[in-house]
Amino acid sequence: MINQIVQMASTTEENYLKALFNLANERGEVNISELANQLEVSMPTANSMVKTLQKAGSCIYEKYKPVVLTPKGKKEAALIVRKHRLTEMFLVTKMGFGWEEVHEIAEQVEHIHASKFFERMDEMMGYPTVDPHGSPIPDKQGRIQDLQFKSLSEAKPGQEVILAALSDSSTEFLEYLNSRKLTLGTELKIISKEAFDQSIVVSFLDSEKETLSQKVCEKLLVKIFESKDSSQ
Amino acid sequence: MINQIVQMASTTEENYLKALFNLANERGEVNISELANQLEVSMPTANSMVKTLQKAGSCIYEKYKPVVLTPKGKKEAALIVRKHRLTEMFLVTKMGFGWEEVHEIAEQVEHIHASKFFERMDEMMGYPTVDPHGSPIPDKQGRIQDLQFKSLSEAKPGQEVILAALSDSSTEFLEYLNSRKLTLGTELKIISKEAFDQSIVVSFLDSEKETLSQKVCEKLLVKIFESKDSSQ
DNA sequence: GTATATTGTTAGATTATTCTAACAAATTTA
DNA sequence: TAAATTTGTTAGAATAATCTAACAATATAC
Ligand SMILES: [Mn+2]
Ligand SMILES: [Mn+2]
Ligand SMILES: [Mn+2]
Ligand SMILES: [Mn+2]
Repeated sequence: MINQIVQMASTTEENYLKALFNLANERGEVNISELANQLEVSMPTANSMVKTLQKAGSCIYEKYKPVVLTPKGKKEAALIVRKHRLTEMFLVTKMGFGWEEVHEIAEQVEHIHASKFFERMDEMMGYPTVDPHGSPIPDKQGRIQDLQFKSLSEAKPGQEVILAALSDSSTEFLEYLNSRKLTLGTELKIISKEAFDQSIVVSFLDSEKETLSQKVCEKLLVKIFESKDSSQ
Repeated sequence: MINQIVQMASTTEENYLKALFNLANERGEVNISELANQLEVSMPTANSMVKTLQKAGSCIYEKYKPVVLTPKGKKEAALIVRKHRLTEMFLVTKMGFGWEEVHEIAEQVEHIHASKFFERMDEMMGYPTVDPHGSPIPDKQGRIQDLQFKSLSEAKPGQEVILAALSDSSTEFLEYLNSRKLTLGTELKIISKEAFDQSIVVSFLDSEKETLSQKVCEKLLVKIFESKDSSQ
């Protein structure tokens, strides 16, 4: 057969591919229950879709084994993530949305099939490399760079860091950060760390001073750019 | 039953609603074969979807009779058209697309459920009332104004007109207009009209002179803004 | 190491959207 | 008006995406 047309992935399939991609990056192996949980479908539904994706050559799956994306599936997923993150960045930088408002919209816009639309966004923004939450934007070939930030919970008193990304971009967490005026790029100086509960006192924006719980610190990814005292 | 949730129209249903709305505006009555033809589906498919839309309260349908949108269906359709036309205008005025490139993208973007996204577009553009092809943009209540332009084929020699809208926005026609540098807002002076084939010679942009076939003239909607000689 | 809990699978059903085939109604042509 | 054409309907089937119920395999806890 010469004229076999390769069917485009449906919106549903695209969401599964993206979920597999994101879960694999966050947790390593992806099993059916995690996938079902992430997409809020039943396990039989996830099971059945994984078989469909395997038939399409996007993943490998053996009964009772974790699901693994093929290079093809990984690229498909990365290109959807690219559209998602370009959209989020466009909404924030060109349309005035807050970083807590853009995920839901991008969840829909990422399924638009119009490469010129996203190329134009990219061009208008000057080819950004990260989204509004600090996550890297895959390139047109689906390659994604590993930014290797440290969690703020690993920082030591005396160190100065820059808030570079988040490991949680939920609306609730973003709204918490808004209420503290914590934005990406903020310089934080670690004043002290409480041994009992691992909470950290930081100063930032010249005068402000805040106590951040361990829960929060874990979700803040930072670049450690200067160390005045790393003895403790 | 107090807690009956009213299901949102699917993308498919939205496309049917829009087709019914557009066909009704262009041709008056809408029958199943026109609808099927417009959406490139079989007649049984269109027939079945019309029954579905009736169950949802969006249209009225009796066997062998034309399909009629209810006020509810008309509003639903108009709000999708609003999203479509706002998107087209945004793509042209804010993202640098040509008027011949935007329809296909808008056909997808119109199905995004995020009112703030479209409100923001609207605001950024200063609340435009027409799309890049001169078609009116329905307001937030789904009301649409009737602009009542005349076709250029009705204009008489000596008259001066402004190109205000198109009754055909196909890529092919738009590319034809591009090749002639005919854009909305262009002032045209009707030099003469050939009785044999109804073609019209116009002058515009100071020096240019063009012969436009009847076929083209019919698709050009104009505002007649001055009449130096309407005797013929 | 058995019992319990969790995870995964299969089977079978449902809803949405589409098709083709066959037939019926309505309209147009002759 | 009768024949031919077009338009519309019904029936029946297919595919995609989902579910619940029942059972099976794997992992965890005691
Ligand atoms: Mn996101
Ligand atoms: Mn999505
Ligand atoms: Mn359009
Ligand atoms: Mn559409």
